[in-house]
Amino acid sequence: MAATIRDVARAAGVSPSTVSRALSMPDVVSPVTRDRVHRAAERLGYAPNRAARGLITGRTGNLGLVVPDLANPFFPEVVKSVQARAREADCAVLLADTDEDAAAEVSLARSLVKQVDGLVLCSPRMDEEDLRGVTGDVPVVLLNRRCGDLPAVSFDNVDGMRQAVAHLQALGHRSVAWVGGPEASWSHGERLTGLRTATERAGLRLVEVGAFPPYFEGGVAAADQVVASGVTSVVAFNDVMALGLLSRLQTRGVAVPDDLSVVGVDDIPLSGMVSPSLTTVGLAKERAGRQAVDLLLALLRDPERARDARTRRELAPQLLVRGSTGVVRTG
Amino acid sequence: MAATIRDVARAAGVSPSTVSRALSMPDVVSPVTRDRVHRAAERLGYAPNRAARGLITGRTGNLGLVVPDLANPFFPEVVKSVQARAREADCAVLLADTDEDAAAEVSLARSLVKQVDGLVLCSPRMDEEDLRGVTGDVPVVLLNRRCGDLPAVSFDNVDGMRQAVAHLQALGHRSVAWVGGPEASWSHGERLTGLRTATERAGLRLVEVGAFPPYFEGGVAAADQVVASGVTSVVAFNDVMALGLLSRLQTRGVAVPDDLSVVGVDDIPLSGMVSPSLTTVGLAKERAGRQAVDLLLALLRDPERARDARTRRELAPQLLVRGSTGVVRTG
DNA sequence: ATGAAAGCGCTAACAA
DNA sequence: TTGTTAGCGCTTTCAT
Repeated sequence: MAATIRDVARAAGVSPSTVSRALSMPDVVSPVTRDRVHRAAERLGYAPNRAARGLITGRTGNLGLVVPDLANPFFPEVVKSVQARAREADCAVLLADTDEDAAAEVSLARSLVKQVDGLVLCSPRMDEEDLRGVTGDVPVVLLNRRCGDLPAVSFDNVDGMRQAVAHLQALGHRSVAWVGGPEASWSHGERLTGLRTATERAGLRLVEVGAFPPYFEGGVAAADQVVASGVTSVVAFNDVMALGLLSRLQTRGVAVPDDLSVVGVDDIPLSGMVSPSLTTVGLAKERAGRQAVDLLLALLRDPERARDARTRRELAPQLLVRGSTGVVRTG
Repeated sequence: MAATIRDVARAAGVSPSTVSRALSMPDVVSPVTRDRVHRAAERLGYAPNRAARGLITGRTGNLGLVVPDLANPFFPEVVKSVQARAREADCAVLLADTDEDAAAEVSLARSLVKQVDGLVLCSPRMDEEDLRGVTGDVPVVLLNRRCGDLPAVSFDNVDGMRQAVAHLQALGHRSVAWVGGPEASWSHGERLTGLRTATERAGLRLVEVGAFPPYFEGGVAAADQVVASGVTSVVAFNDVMALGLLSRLQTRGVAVPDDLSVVGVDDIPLSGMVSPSLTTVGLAKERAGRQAVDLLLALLRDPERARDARTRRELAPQLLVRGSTGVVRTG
C-alpha cells in the first residue's frame, strides 16, 4: 500500500494536519518541522491521494479534452499541446473522442464534467444550446469555435481565406471553387463567409461545391465537380479533403498546379510530405492548445473572469505557399 | 451543487446505503424500493461521485494510456480504439504523450499510477527494469512491445517481414535495404531480426542502413544511402519513414516502383493517400487497442491471471500491396 | 505554530 | 431486505 499522510505524520513525529500544511502551505509551518516533514515524506515515497484531496477541496486536478476525431491529423497536434501544457500545470488530461457525433459529444462532455476541474471542447459539433448546457456546470474553453461570449481560442478563418484569395489572385486566377465540408461546423461557416467576401472584393468567380464529409474520400468525391466547373483554382475546407482532391485529380490526369491550383486549410504535417506539396492556410494548433489550457487555468483561479473580453482569443492564420498552387496557365 | 447520495436517500425515504445498493447491486434490494430509489435519483439528476467511491473501493474507474508521440499517425488510431473500448466499459482515459522521451515516460507512468486502475503502455521506450518497476504498482498491459511474461498485445513483426520479403522475392528482387529506426525500440529489433532471417532463407542480399529518427525526415535522410547501395528494393522501419524515402527519391529522380520498390510498416492512413501509394505491412491497430483494454479489464477482475499465458496476445500483420512495389526491372 | 476533531461522498461490515 | 456505523485519505476550522 502507498504511504498516507498519517504514515508521514508518525514518521516525522507531528500531526497529520501539520504534514498537510507543510506540503501545501509551506510558509505557515516552522522551517524546522517543515524540513522534517519533507524528509519523512520523501523517505516514504509519499504522494498525496488526489481523490481524497478532491473530495474536500472540490478540485480533481484533471482537465477534460473532447475532440471530434483523432484520426483527422489536425487533432493529434492539438491534443499533444494541450496535454503538454496541462502537465506543466500538474494536471492530468482525460481524453474523449466523439467520432464526429454531436450527440456522443454532449454525453461525453457531460460525463467528464464530474471528474474534471475544467473542459476544453475542441471543434465541438454540438449546437449552441447544448454547449451552454455543458458550460453551466464547469469552466469550459472552446477551441476552434466561437459561441457568444464563452471563453474561446479560435482562428481568424475570415482572414485566412482573405490570404488564400490574395495569393490566388496574384497568380492570375479569376475563378475559385470551394469544396465544402460539414455545414454544421462553425469553422466551415466562417471559411465560406470569408471566401465569399474575399472573392467578391477581388472580383473572382466563386463556385461552391459540396457538402462533402471532411475526410480524404470527401475530397476524392468532390474533384470531378470541381473540374467540371471550369475553375482554375480550388480551396478545400481542410487539408485532408485537399489531399483527396489531389489524388483524384492525378487519376483524372489533371495536372496540379499547371491545370488547377489547390489550397487546403490546417497545415497538417502530411501536407508538406506529399508531391506536389500542398499550399495551405496554416493554423497554429500547438499555440491554440496551450492557450486554451492557459485560459482554463485562469478561469479556475478566478471564475468571475468568464465574461471578460480577454477570455476570447483569436489566432492569426498564415498562408503557407507550396507546390500545389502556381500561376494560371495562359492560352 | 450536485445531488449526493443522501439527497436521494431523503427523497426516496430510505437510507443512503439502500440507495448505494439499489444503484450498484440492484438485485439485492426489493423491486419496490429499487424503483423508488431509481426514480428519485433520476429526478434529482444524481450521479455518484467517482472520487468518493474510489476512496473506499480503491477503484477510480480510470485507465491510463501512455504513448510516445501522438504526431506519429500510428498512435492516434490506437488511442482512438483504446478510448472507445474503455468508454464502453464506462472507464475514462487519462492520456499522456511522452514525446519519445524514455525518462519522461517513466515519470508520467508513475504519476498516472495513482489515479488509474490500470495502465496501457503503448510502444514504451523505457528499459525493462523501469517497465517492471511500473508494473509492480498497478495492472499494466503492454501494447506493441513484449517484455518477458508481462501482459501484452503485440504484432508478429517477424512474420510481417517474412511476408514483405516473400512479396519482393516474387517480384524478382534479389536485394533489399533496411532503413533502421530507433534501435532501442522493441519492434525495431523484431523487424530487423525477421528481415535478416527472411532474406537469408530467400537468398536475398540485405543492406542495413541507419539508424535514423523514426520521422519523415529520417526517411529523407536515408534515401541517398539506399540508392548508393544499389539495391532494387527497400523496407523502412515504418510508414512515416517510407514516405520520407518516397519524397527524396522523387526529388532525386529515382522512379518508384520502376527503379526501386519501397515497403513500409504500420499502414497509417496516409499510406493509401499518396502517389504512388505505399505497400506496407499492415498492423491491426484498432484491434490491438481494444484487446489491450479487454486484457486490462480482465486483469482488474482477476489479478491472479497476470502470469497466465492468455495475457499475451500476438496479432498477425497483413501485407498490403500497393503502388510502391513492382517487378524488378530486367536489363 | 501546532494539534484535535469534523467531515467531504461514498461503500462495506455488521446488526436488526 | 434494510438501517446503522465506521472509515477510505485528506483538508480545514477551531482550539490551544
